Amino acid sequence: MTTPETPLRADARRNRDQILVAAREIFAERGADVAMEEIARRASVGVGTLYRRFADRETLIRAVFRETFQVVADEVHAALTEEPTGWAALTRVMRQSAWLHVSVQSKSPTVTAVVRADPDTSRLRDHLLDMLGEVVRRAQDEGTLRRDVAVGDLALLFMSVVNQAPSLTSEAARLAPGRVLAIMMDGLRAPAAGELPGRPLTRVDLNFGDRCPD
Amino acid sequence: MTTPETPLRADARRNRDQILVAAREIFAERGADVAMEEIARRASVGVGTLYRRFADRETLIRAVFRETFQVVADEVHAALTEEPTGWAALTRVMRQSAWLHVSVQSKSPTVTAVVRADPDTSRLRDHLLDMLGEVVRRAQDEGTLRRDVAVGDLALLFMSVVNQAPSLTSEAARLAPGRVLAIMMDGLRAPAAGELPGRPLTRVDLNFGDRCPD
Amino acid sequence: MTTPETPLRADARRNRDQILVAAREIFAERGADVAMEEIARRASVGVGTLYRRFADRETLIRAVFRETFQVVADEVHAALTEEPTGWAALTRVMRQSAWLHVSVQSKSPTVTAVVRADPDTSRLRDHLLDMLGEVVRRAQDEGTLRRDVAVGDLALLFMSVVNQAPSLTSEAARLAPGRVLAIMMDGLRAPAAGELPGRPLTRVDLNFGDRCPD
Amino acid sequence: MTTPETPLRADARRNRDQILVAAREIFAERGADVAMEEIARRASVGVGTLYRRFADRETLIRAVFRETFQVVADEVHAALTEEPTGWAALTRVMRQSAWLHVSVQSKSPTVTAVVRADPDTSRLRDHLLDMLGEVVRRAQDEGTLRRDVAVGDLALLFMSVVNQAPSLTSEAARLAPGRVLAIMMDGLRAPAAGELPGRPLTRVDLNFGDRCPD
DNA sequence: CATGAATGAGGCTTCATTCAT
DNA sequence: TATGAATGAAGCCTCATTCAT
Repeated sequence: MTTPETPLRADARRNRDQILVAAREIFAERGADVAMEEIARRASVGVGTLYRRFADRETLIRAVFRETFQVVADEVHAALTEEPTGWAALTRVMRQSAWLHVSVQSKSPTVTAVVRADPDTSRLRDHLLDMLGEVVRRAQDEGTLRRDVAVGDLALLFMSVVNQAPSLTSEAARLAPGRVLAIMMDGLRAPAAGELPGRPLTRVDLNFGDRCPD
Repeated sequence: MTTPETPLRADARRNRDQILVAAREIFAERGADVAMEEIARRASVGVGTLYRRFADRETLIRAVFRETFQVVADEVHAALTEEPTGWAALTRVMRQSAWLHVSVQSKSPTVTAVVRADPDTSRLRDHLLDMLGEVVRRAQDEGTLRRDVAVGDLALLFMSVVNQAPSLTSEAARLAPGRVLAIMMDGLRAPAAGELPGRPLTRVDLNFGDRCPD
Repeated sequence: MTTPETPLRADARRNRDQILVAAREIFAERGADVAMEEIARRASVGVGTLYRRFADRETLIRAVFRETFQVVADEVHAALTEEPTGWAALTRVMRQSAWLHVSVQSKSPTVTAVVRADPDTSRLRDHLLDMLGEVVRRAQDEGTLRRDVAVGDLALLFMSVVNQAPSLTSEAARLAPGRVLAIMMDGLRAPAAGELPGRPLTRVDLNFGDRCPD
Repeated sequence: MTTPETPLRADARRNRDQILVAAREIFAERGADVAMEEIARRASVGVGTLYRRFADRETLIRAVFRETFQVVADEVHAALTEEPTGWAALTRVMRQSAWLHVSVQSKSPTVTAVVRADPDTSRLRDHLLDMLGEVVRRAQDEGTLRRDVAVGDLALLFMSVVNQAPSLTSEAARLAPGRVLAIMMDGLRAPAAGELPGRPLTRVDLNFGDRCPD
């Protein structure tokens, strides 16, 4: 069910890709509750074709999110192996958050439920958190990241950057993520100015459910 | 239009309030596209009652947002007059962001459009930005806030704190905003560790439309 | 149920009358499907009062129609006894049709059903047809009314005059019924120019149901 | 707007036609306020199909009325060119009124407003009145139609014939229009028995609004 | 009694999904 | 296989009727 039975014909393949692109764009712009017909229109196919490729809305959402998580996971992996310092890796990872726009943007119960229920996405998410944990450890070991944060805190910040204000000018929309991110990174740098309230947040606090047994 | 012609009967008043509370809660939890009937159910009234008080979904959204903005504006005003330093005022203001949860949470085009089109809310929002600008000025004058940010940046951060992750455990949900906020405040403190990319973002960048002519 | 148990108090009586007047006006203008609240508003009472006087919409419709039929019946009776010739009586009767405006205007199934099912109105209607038949007989006996028509034909014409065009100017609205009526009367005069197609229509053709057994 | 962009698929075309037929029938029987679902049921389609073809009730009403007016206009045109005398043409025109049943039957404000606002229908109506005026002129010139009537009077009579009594037996329903019409025609014949009250009614009196500028 | 608030069933319209062409 | 038409369930809103003040 996860791996296609037969490789798609060339034109079918193209349709499938167009649909995924269209869906990601629209989900990002207007949330996951758009009419299926609009997605089809943007992908320049009929609804029928959309449904031939993706059994229903859930399946489509799942497909979009898997792709997205995969891209981010790849980038985080690259950051982990290529960057010389933990801090550099962390910065690079956080920058990836923009990619997750789509995933977090749509906080509708639909999306949350669908993504949570999908073992493929869950596995990827767990893997992402593992890698992020590794980055955090390295950065704290090398003394560049304040010690009173944990992987859960970073994940939260990561998700915060994602949420664009609804109505920025296009120039501001381009600048905003970088600035918000830079301010956050300054706030994360060791030595810290003050002590954070509460306690470091771990992956358990994110409450994504148990690790995927798969 | 803001002041009702006749004071509502006691029971009607109570219903109206319950509806607003229910609507705010549900909007915050699940966005502004919930079924009207659910709002009514949560407020323990029939749909008919809901519609007697609020002509349609738009009117209800407007009412919720006006109330919210008013509460925040009052608090910001208090911070401005009561806090001894600009930094203290800024901290207190940012803490208020939790209240705005509802307003930014719902990024649906519906909400954006409705709120933008409402002169009452627009006026309040402009006033809020005026006051926030005053806080920024004071904090920069006293040397506690880094100089490479402007009111637009602060507004963006303010809105970022608002977006809760979808699935935190209840303890984490309680701790998270305080921690994210503290990290951001550390990142905002002068002297800054590094230079921010781009340029300070102003109220113009927020693109809320022209100041309300009123 | 037909005769009120106790004579109404003066103010209650006034309310009841205002409601009937308002209902007749609105039924005439816009049909019998108007919102009950509008009728109440036009009568300057609350809906509650309306419902205290008339158990539901049906009851109100019945009351309006009874009154109307009574007025018409009285006038027809007067015509029958006061006018010197059958032709004069017929002309005077036809002129009354304007009063029935309300009854025929609303051809909604609601109205038809309600009026048909009401024995009081049925009795009045039967009585009306009896009297109209008498007028027809007299006019044909005196040789002023063409002989190839019967009471059913006259009833049909009577009802035709009633239907105002939807959008006349106010002057035209004033003139129209008189003119249409006059043309019809000219067409009814004996000796007739030609023979009418079909056969004279009787009260049976009107299909109002059997005579009310009451 | 009048001509569809693409010719409809065969089955779609059939559905569209069934819907128009069903709508016309039901409008004629019970007015234009029937539940859309009933129209769909009578046309043997789902509501969804109805709405795919006609965006809303207004659009459907417009479509029905355009068709009707077109049929009548064609017939009037035929009468004008084919009939040897003005009187014959007038008789034939008046007989067409049965077709307009639907248009005048529904005197609901909805219908009046919709039809008035539609430029297509307005244009047809103007054209109809032009042709009717021509018939009147010819008949008066040849001395068969009384001279104290004008096009407005004829339009009023035309509309009067249309309104069927609510409950005739089926035989009577078949005979009634012909008889009413014949009586009216006898009343219209020159030389007239008496003088009509008021003054001839013109198209201005019908108050349909200014001529369509198109 | 009069009032106007509350209720919920019912009609309108949209859209996810299925199916004929 | 691609298309777009058809279906009907579900959400919005109105209004007849009931009930608390």
